[in-house]
Amino acid sequence: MTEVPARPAGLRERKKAKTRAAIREHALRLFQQQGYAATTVEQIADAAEVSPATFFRYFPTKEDVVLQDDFDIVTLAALEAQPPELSPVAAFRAAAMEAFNSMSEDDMARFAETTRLTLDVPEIRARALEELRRTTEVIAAAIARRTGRNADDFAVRNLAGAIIGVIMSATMPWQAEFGTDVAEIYHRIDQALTHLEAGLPL
Amino acid sequence: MTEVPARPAGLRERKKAKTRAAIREHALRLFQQQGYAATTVEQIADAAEVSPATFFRYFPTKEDVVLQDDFDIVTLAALEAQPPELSPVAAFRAAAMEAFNSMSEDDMARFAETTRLTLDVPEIRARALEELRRTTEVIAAAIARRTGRNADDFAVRNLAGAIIGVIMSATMPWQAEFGTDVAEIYHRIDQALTHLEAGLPL
DNA sequence: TCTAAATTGATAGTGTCTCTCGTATTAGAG
DNA sequence: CTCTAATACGAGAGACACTATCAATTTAGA
Repeated sequence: MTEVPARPAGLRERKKAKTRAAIREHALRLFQQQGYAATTVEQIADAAEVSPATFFRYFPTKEDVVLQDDFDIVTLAALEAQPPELSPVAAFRAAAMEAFNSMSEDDMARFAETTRLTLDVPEIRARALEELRRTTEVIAAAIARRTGRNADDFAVRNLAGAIIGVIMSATMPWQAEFGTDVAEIYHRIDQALTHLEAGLPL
Repeated sequence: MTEVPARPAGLRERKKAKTRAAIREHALRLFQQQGYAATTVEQIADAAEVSPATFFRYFPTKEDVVLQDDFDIVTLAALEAQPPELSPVAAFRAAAMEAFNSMSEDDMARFAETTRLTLDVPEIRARALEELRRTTEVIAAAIARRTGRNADDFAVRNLAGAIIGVIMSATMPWQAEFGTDVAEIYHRIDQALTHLEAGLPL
């Protein structure tokens, strides 16, 4: 799912993609070996054989190396394809399942690692809110499209907020549960959406 | 509501509280005058007449000067006092109203300023997720207490997540709405909770 | 092949935040 | 009131993320 569109046209584009992949790969490896904070940008740049300045040309911050979430893009694409008779939450739940099932082994591994870092490292966990906000907007837009409403509609936005909220509560580490298993994370998200669909009964 | 318990015992404690207040006051003033990023810790320290090192003794990061939210503490206290026959969401809504009404002029002003900064400055907005997570846990605990359930209960946590989610969607800046008015923010939160209470109908 | 644009590295910063150590201030006991 | 043990403070050095500039190299397209 992270793959580039087969033939990225020019040689220049392919080189850029390769550089980007190399930086991310070495960064994730170093994070895993030494920890996030203990790894400097200079080390990553050295390992990827670029200059530190180049690192920042590809990733605006050190955190952004981790915060590449193609998953929501795939989910949103699947959401568009869901039958219109499904309720928004049900459609979203089905789309999330499809997205999970479409992941390759490599995707799973990378997803597991980035998820672990997102939950573990405070700096990255903080940045995740930005992603959540962005994702909320996209979900709201998708719901609006499905229901023929305006994306600015208060009810639509509120529903999108609730969806993100329950996913967040299901994903964030509560106690010391180190559930980094991708399948388990998906299961928790599924449960949360099912519960929301039922009206959040206690 | 930010006031210290009348008599903070020793002279040393009072001095510390005064230093802390001075730092925060000058910091917020400078942020308002020059903007957040344009204000350095050194300037704040100079204005508060302490050394930069001392600044970091009181606030672990520059962002933490803004992220002092006594509001949720007051809300939670009010939540405990709500009659048990109210549903969790209704009780929370009533508690939020009480908390807003109990704020003094100074509290309102400071709350407005910190809210503005929280919404405007990316760095602070990012850090807010940590606060949200913490708040979610506290809300879950309160709901659990009200309903005689366990705080680890999945349904309880999920409901707390939904509450935080709709508040987030109602509070976060969507378009270019600069609604920093405290009363308006409260109104949006109230609307969101009402909508959640009704089952999020479209 | 030639030219313009894009990518890169090198360098020199700025600012947040940490650590250490010597000094000064306070709390509590005698 | 005095002495002593904590505790807060300032000063300085330094690590590291990140920015800006400029020259050199590489590529795209004619």
